[in-house]
Amino acid sequence: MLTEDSYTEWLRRAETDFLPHISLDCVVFGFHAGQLKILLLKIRNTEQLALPGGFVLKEETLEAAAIRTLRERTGLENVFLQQFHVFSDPLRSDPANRARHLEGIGIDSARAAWFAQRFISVGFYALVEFSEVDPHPDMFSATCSWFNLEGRGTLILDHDLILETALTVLRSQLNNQPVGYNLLPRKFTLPELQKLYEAILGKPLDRRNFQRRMFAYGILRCLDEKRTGGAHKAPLLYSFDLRKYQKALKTGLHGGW
Amino acid sequence: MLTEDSYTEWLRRAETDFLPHISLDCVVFGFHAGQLKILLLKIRNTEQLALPGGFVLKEETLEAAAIRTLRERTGLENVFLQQFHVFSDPLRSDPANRARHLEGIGIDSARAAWFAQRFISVGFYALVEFSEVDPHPDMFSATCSWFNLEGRGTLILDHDLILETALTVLRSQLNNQPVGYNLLPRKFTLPELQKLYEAILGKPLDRRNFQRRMFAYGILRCLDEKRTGGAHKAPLLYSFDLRKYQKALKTGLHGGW
DNA sequence: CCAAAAGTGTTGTTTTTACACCCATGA
DNA sequence: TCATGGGTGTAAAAACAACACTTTTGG
Repeated sequence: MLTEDSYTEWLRRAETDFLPHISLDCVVFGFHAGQLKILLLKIRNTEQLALPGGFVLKEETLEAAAIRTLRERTGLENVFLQQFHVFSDPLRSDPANRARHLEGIGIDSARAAWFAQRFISVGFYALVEFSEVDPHPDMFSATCSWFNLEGRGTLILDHDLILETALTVLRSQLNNQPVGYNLLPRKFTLPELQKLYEAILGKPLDRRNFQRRMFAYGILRCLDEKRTGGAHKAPLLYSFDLRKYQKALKTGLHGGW
Repeated sequence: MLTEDSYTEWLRRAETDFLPHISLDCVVFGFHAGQLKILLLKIRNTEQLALPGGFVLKEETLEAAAIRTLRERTGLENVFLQQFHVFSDPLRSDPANRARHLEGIGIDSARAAWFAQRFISVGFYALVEFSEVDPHPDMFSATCSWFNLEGRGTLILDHDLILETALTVLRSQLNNQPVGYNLLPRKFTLPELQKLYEAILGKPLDRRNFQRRMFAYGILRCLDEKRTGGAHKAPLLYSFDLRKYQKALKTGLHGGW
């Protein structure tokens, strides 16, 4: 629960525990109901949206810091994540905005030394399985929840830029990272996998060509099961053959989308 | 010229001018005589090799810091560079090694506070035209010079890792960055361009297929000139049509190598 | 039985690969 | 004139793009 004391305690510890000037922001991608989703925080006492972020302990790698941050935000222990860019514009949070944000969440300038710093932020993207996430807001947020990528509204600071950059990178790495494996549940249907690709690429794909290609990669294992319950023909369930997926990614899945 | 005073002065200013804990390292690629080259520093009073690196001023972007650093090391004003990874292992310079390095260059521990910090280093790769570089060592180095990528010897700290990572990234971005444009002089022959590609990829390419593909991209302008002086048939000179090159890169040059 | 989505093959086109001979130049 | 590297075309194979009908399911 949020109290004056917990702020003060956190701020006191921040200065002793964290490296100054360095932060990280996480673009957490999920996939649900045919839509790409991202996990966003709503800042207390404002309607402003922000990416989940954090700071780096004095003897911790950036990756460990990101994993720690995402464990707090999602409850997940093993998150797939990749750093993708460092955002270092000294004006990425300009002093005027910064003051507004701090006041909005009830931090007066006397206690705000930690947040008054310039931060160079390392952007990470994470791929998580939507249904396994248990969103928890951080100390400065009222809520932590999923938003559709489209129509999500505007984010604070340069977080829109960070998000756009993450999406561009995700697209470009579709053939080099186990994107499907990390965003889908263990069992999934081919149409679901295709919708995931379409959501990431932002364009429709041909069903038959898509399936042929996926089969050609040899990374799918067809299960002896169908997804019933839809009002239509029951699609077959598949899972990834992780061994072969990893192996195929070493050279990169061939072909453009 | 290096003096005790200049060390002391530099170290004093470092603490006031630079952000703590953040550094950058540059992998500067050049191309000459059919070989990929990298620019390395030889540390004073040792035979150890290091990547050119630097620190970030308090109101400067990382990119500006890298450009500033490379201006000092190469004399170039406009360097093509890209950040590619952040190296944040707390043990990337372990305290034992660190002490040795500092002693090697004549810094006693009392003055070494700046270098005794943990640094998180942002890796940049730069593509420069070999013949335009005028290498200048930094304060801690005896020499700054070109080395062949192969047989270069071992670098300090995690600089071998940084270099290998840069090379991997460079390979992966061959179709998305104006690599040829930045590594070759304005006029070049097709066999030179091909050797560049072969050097980056580390494998031979078919001459005819290479040329067909380059022409198909439509990024080359054939000049009305030949390179004479070789003991053989004089090859035609080309230059890049930068407009079309940039345009072609927007979607990425298609096809794998 | 109907609506909606799933499954499946073929064909034409483009891209990629493999490969060999003649030409120009300086020594 | 010879050795060396530069320039050029074709054919076979592979990858890709476009496209339509039948099947299954729940309502």
